[in-house]
Amino acid sequence: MASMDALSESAEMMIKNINELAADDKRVRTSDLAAKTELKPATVTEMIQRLGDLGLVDYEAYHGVHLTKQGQHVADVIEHRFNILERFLTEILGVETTEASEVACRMEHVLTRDVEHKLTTFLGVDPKKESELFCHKINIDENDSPKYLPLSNYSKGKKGTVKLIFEDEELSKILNEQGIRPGNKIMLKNNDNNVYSVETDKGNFSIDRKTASKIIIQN
Amino acid sequence: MASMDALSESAEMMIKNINELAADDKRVRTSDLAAKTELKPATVTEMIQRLGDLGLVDYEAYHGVHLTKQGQHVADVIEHRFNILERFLTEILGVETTEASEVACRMEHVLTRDVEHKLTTFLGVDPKKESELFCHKINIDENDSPKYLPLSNYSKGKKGTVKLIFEDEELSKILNEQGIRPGNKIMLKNNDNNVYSVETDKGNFSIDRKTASKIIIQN
DNA sequence: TCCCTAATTTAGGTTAACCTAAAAAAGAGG
DNA sequence: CCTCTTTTTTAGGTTAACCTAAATTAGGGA
Repeated sequence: MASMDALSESAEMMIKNINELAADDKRVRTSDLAAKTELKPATVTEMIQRLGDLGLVDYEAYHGVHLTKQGQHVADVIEHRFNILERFLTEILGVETTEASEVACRMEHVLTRDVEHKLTTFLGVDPKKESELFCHKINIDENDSPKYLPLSNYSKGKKGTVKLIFEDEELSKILNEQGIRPGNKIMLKNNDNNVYSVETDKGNFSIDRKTASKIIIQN
Repeated sequence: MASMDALSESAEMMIKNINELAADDKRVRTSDLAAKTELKPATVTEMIQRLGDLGLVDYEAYHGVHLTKQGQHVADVIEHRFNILERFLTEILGVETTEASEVACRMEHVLTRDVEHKLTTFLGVDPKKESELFCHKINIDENDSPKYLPLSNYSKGKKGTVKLIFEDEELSKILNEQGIRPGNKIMLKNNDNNVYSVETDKGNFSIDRKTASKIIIQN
């Protein structure tokens, strides 16, 4: 049983690609993997044979591969790491999607479980994935929680101090005038459907989720 | 002249270690590098010879290495990337120092210039390094600097996205119901006599000037 | 200066990750 | 059911990054 962190970047990428090509339990063909990974078929064969030896895929010569339970687990972890990294890069740092995707694809292989969890807590629930039905409460484990969170990931009623604002100068100035500036205290009064209502010493106002994600609050 | 991004992780690590061992322009010895990197001396020799071929170090057999101008530049970039990653992991995510250091050491090799810059901006000036408290100069995103204007200053026919609303709760609720909420698109159809007619996805509305001045629109 | 030891390099081996070219198996059409 | 084409595998090569063991060089002490 190959432990997650023992796998090379290449091996992890191969598993990721197998997972992405797997449609309704069908075995994934060597040529499709070769096309997707931009490797030669011979190289793919060699790699999936190694993955087979590690018990991560079920490989049968001339009949493709499919992920084992273990391999599927690795694929799921990688996918989650990719998603949160990509979200961090685009939503928080404002990196364009193409570059964010490329960088996330390199970084996903070096995250530890702990960093993965903390980054997930930092980002909160993906608004695209969040269903209307469960009004999801962000569970913040005291021990595991980062000291800083974007306003977009704050819970209703929580108070904190603005740590920094990562935005362009103009918006920064506007926020500044309204009491959202590093060092000031603010409170998230409500967050409804991607609209965040905050109270500062200057009054109340609402902002959108994207902006809220760039205002980092210290507990 | 090896371009930064063409270097392998191993090569970058070797340069980093040479830099860290370099004291007052003295040449760094193979055995010291072997000890620091936990590689065998023969391996170090092989690597620094390759780095020499790339023009990143000045290598002389039996007399150690020192970084060239180019090599020093690579070392500086890596060091900076490591520092900001480590700061992000510890200060923002709350990862313990040992793990943060290890993860940063793996991630430093996959950052792009753009992500490096954006992360640097995000973190602001290191409070330990710069005594000026919380007076972050926020770096502006050169190319896509959006324009924000209160709705009251918008020109007829112009479309934009609601960025934030300064408000009391009551007003917010009313505007919300009419589709004037952060994140939504609106268009100013007309403004006559201090009455602003806007179109949203919920229909058309008129609002007074005072209210319009509290709605900030982004182009 | 000459020798001895410690440092360094060379020589040669391994593995993973790539490649090309050739061989073999699968599968579709007649 | 037998070709013929396409897919896949095998065989064999390369490079970087590691290794060990052997050869070489540097530099200090008698």
